[in-house]
Formats: sequence, C-alpha cells, structure tokens
Amino acid sequence: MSRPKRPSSRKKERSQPEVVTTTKQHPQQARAQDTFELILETAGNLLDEVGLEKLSTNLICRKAGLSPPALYRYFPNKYAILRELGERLMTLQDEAVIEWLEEGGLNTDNFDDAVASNVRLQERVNEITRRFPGNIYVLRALRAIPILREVRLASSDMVAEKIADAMIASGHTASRERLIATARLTTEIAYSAMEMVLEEPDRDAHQVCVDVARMIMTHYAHLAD
Amino acid sequence: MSRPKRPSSRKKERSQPEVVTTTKQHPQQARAQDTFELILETAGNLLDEVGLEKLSTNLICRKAGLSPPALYRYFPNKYAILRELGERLMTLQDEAVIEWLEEGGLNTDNFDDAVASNVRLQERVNEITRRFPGNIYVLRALRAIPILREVRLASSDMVAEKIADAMIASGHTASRERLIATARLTTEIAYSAMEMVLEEPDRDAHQVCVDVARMIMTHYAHLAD
DNA sequence: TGTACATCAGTGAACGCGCGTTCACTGATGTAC
DNA sequence: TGTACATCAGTGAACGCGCGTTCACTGATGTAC
Repeated sequence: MSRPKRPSSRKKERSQPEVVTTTKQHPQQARAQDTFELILETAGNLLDEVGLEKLSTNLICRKAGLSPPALYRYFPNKYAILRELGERLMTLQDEAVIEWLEEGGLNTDNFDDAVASNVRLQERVNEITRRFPGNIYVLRALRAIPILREVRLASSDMVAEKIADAMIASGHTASRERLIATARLTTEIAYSAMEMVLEEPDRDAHQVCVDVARMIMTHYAHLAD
Repeated sequence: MSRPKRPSSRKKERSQPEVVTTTKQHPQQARAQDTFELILETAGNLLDEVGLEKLSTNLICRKAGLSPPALYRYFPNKYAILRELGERLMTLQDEAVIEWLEEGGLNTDNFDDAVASNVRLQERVNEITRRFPGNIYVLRALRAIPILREVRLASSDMVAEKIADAMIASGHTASRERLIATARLTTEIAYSAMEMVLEEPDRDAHQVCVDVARMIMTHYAHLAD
C-alpha cells in the first residue's frame, strides 16, 4: 500500500552567500507551467489588494487554490516570487526601451522632435507598467527588499549602457563613461516620475512626461558642449 | 498588598479610517522623554542593521533594554514608530529647503549661479539625510507602507508650495499652479537622485547633484517662456 | 494497445517560531496639606 | 519636612495568531517494452 520513501537527497547549498537563494527552484515540464503562472498572477493581484507587507506564501496559496508545497516546488521562498515578478516587469520595460532605440528613437532632427520621441518612450513604459499586476508594489519591493535591489540595478545598468551606446552611434560627443552615468541618472529620474504618476493618479501624466523629457533632452544637449 | 485595578477605560476609536492609528499615544512628562527617544534611536539603528522587514517591536525592545509595554505606552503600533521617524526626517529636510529659500537661494544673477545655489541645497539635504539613522529604510518605508505615504506627500506638497511662492516672489512669470506642479516634480527628482546616491555610494555624488541642478534650473528657465 | 514503473505535480496536515500586543502588576515621581 | 495618595513609567510573563516551511504521502503523466 505504502510506496518506498524518497531518498530525500536535498542539497541545502547554504554555503555561498548567507541564507537565502532567490531564484526559482525547479523549472518545469508539461502543463504545470500553469501553476507557476497562477502563483505569479495571484501574487501580483494580491499585492494590489493587500500590499507588500501582508503578502504571504500562505495567502497566495489560499487565494490560488493551491496547497503550500505546490508553491514551494517552484519557489524556494517568498522573495523568489517577488524577484520573478520584478524581473518580468524590468524585462518588459527594458524591451520597450531597446525597441525604441532600435526604431531610431534617438535619431531626431531637432530638439522638439527629440522631446516628443522621448515622451513616446515614457508613455509606452508607463502603459506597460500600469498594466502589470501589482506594479507599484513590485517596484517598491525592488527598492525595499535588499536582496531584490540587484534586479533593479542590473536592469538599470544594462539599459543605461544601451542608451549610451546608441547615443554614441547617433553622434553624441561626450565620453562613453559620462554618457552611461548620465543615462543611469535620467533613467532613474524617468522611473521616479513614473512612480509618482502611478501613485498619484490625479497628476497630469502627459505633462509630467513632457517636462521630464524636456529636462532629460536638454541635459544631453548640454553634455555635448 | 495589591492595589485597586485601573478602570481600564481605553477608547478604541476604531471608527474613522480602518484599523490603524499611526500617531503616538501619550505624549510624555518628565525624563521619560528619554525612553521615547531611545525607542526611536534604537529603531533607526536597527533599520540599518536588519532592514525594514525584520524590524519588529519585540526586537526594538530587546535592543533598547525595555519591556514591550514600555514601547506600547508611547506608540500604539509598529507603524507609529516608522511614522515618527519619517516625520522627523521629512521635517529636517523641509527645514533645510525653507532655510535655503529664506537665505535667498533663488535670488541669483545668472544661470550658473542658480545651478551652484541649487547644488548647495541638494548637498545640504543629502548630508542631513546621510546622518539620519536608518535613512534609506525610512525613506523606503515611507514609500512602501501605504499608511505612511501621506507623510511624504504632505511634506512634498508643502515644500512645493513654498518653492512656488518663492519663485513668484523672485519674479517668475509662470502660473502658481504650474509652478507648484513643477516644484513637486523637481523635488521628486532631487529625492530620487539622492536615494540613488545613498544606495550606490560609488557614484559621484557631487556630479549627480550638479546634473540634477542643471536639469531643474533649465526647466524653470524654460517655463518662463 | 497494454501494462509497469519512474518521475512529475500536487495534497493535507501540521511544525516551531517570532510577531504584535496585552494583562496584571510594581516602582518612581509629583502634589496637597 | 513628612506623609498620603494620585498619577506616571515601566516590568515580567504570557496570549493567540499567522507566518514560512516541511513531512509523508497520493494522484497524474510519460516512457519502455
């Protein structure tokens, strides 16, 4: 009746950093991909409902109609879920920026065109973010939880480099180093403006984008002194 | 031997918002002010040590050498402590801005002076923040915990209004409404740059301040089109 | 197509722990007379 | 200055709860022959 017990050969790998591994445990075969997605979707929606601090593994499972071990099959701990959500949001945003660069978003004829192009990018990213379940809370988690910082930083650094290189390709004269640092700063600024608009929906989102675009593009123009 | 029991006339006041009151309970008489300060100081230091999510009332008490009821005498709950810390940090920052305005920080003769003046303000605020125990975590708490949002927003809105009025007083021609919205945005931008520098100490803090100041001041100049 | 069996996917129930918070009390201080 | 007593400040010990997580298992699926 009872099957032989599993050998329980768990590797604890607690050697490397400290106590936490934040990447997902087993990738998956078959249609159980659905469960994986269900967990993430539920977590995102719950963030909007209850906020970051009240989010818990047990709550996610209850809401998703799963038992806790089902969750722990895919995520080694609570932060791995937030990390996956964060990575997905960052990736979506990054892709929008890269696409915009490839479409020639930087190849504009005059200042007003450059501003308009930058506004289009911002509004695309804003829209992507707005549609992402738990958006603000995911962004906050990426800031507030130390282990998740690296997700945001890696994304920001990567994008900054791409922007800098595209700037150079389109003839900007400042040094690559300076351009990277500047791109990093302007990206941060654009993000913070986005978060402001997301948190305070009464603000004129378009006006904010235009203002930010103008500040950013003026700055790049000035940099080529 | 045993004293008469206290009448236990606690008013629960759970009527108004939801379940949480975030202001401190009893103000205090005598030298027990020290206990109040000790709790806040300990909380700030613990934030730097263990981060936001691991901060707990029990931990604060243990570290401060107090029993939990001593803490609960002054703070109705955990968030009240963070709120008090947040309010203090916001107030310190606000005071620096107001002082700068009163010293005539906006009364400059040319663009370069205006940028330099703005840099001085940013660096003063940065320094104040750097010295505040738990700085980044307090700022993050103000973003991440919904009930504390209002602390940051109230501070930002107040400062934005002061800046706008000072702008008008020094002859800026844009509408008050537009100036307030702009001040709000530029404040947000300056804060986010500060948080970036705080989190990534390798960055050239001075250069970031200069860049941000240039963007902000160009924008105000443009606004008076 | 059918069965055997390894592996994958998921369940039910519980664990220990530390959290936020409170009860019932004692000691310290301030004020009135 | 001394005592009585109200109030303030703080303690020791515990509470119930939900958390993150795991044990031991069952059911579903895939593959070999």
